[in-house]
Amino acid sequence: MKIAYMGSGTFATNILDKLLLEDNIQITKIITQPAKPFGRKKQLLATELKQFVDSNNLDIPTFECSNSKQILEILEPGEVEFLVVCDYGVLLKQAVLDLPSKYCLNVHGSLLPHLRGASPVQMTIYNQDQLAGICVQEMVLKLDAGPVFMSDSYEVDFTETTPGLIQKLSIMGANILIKTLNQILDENLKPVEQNASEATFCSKIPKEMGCVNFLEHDAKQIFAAFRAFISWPGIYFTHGDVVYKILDCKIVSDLDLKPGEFSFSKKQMFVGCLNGTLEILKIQPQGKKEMDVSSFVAGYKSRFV
RNA sequence: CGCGGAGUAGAGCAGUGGCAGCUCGUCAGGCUCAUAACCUGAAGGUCGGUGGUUCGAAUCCACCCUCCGCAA
Repeated sequence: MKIAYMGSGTFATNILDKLLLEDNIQITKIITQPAKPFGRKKQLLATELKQFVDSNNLDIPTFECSNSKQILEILEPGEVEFLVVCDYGVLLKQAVLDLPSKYCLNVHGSLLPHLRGASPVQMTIYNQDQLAGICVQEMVLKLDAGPVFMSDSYEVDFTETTPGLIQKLSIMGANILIKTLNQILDENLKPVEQNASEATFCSKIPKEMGCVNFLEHDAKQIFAAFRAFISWPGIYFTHGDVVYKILDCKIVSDLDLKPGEFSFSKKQMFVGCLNGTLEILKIQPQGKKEMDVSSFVAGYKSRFV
């Protein structure tokens, strides 16, 4: 079968990697987002999917498109049976959804209709959900509202991080995607409509969501935010007009502190939260390099007592 | 010309013109059943670089190098 593949990030890259191993699947074209300026020097950085294509010397035409119009110039109607979209980040117009002769499919990192939107995996962890999941849905104009062909779920524990969960879900997603594709062709598999009344939503994660306040949040919530936002945006707090990123932390149970109270030993740093206590293990003050907490205690302790 | 912080002992930080400091680490010794605890002592510096101002510069000026936060 002929497939055109659209995507950008880790999720899309992992799934593509698995699709390439299937003998009966022929990926004829890859579409990804244009390289965007990144970092302090605004260097252009290609998407992870594009880097994957280049570093593996894949012999598949790869295009960079930022909108539906550009996609329509690349793909002819009926040219492929499926258009598979993972982690692309742009709403597609109906004309694009109509391009494949069979279906336009999307692999989404939650159990739809829960967590429709841009950040399902992060929010699964942030919300401390017990069950993570993955769906293959038919794409419709309304975001992540299409009928579902197949899904799979995974029980998360309270130490799971976003990169770890993406890794697991993308492998599961690739498996059900391949099953879905084959069953549509062999058995004319039909999708099941979502129950729209149960839908929940998640948006792109703004930087401010990583701001933690020890007076207002539980240690569990902060630890969940840390695990959810570990690659972006990260979590941070302010103290005395200085921003501190928390780069590693854990919950401790044998120490009771008032909310917002800091406690230090020679090599350890603890902070009381609304409920519970957090130990900070790695930290980065604004304008400084990241440092382990024993270095931090040596130089910064005096600002916290 | 996007905005901003920073470079001082192995690490992290003070130090705004007059003898180079603090905490931690390291080493030696002591205390202790014992210790990441405590006590005593020691080693360890071209204050990022170059030039300038000055009787005198870590400190003021100019340029350069490097690291980082924000923004995108």
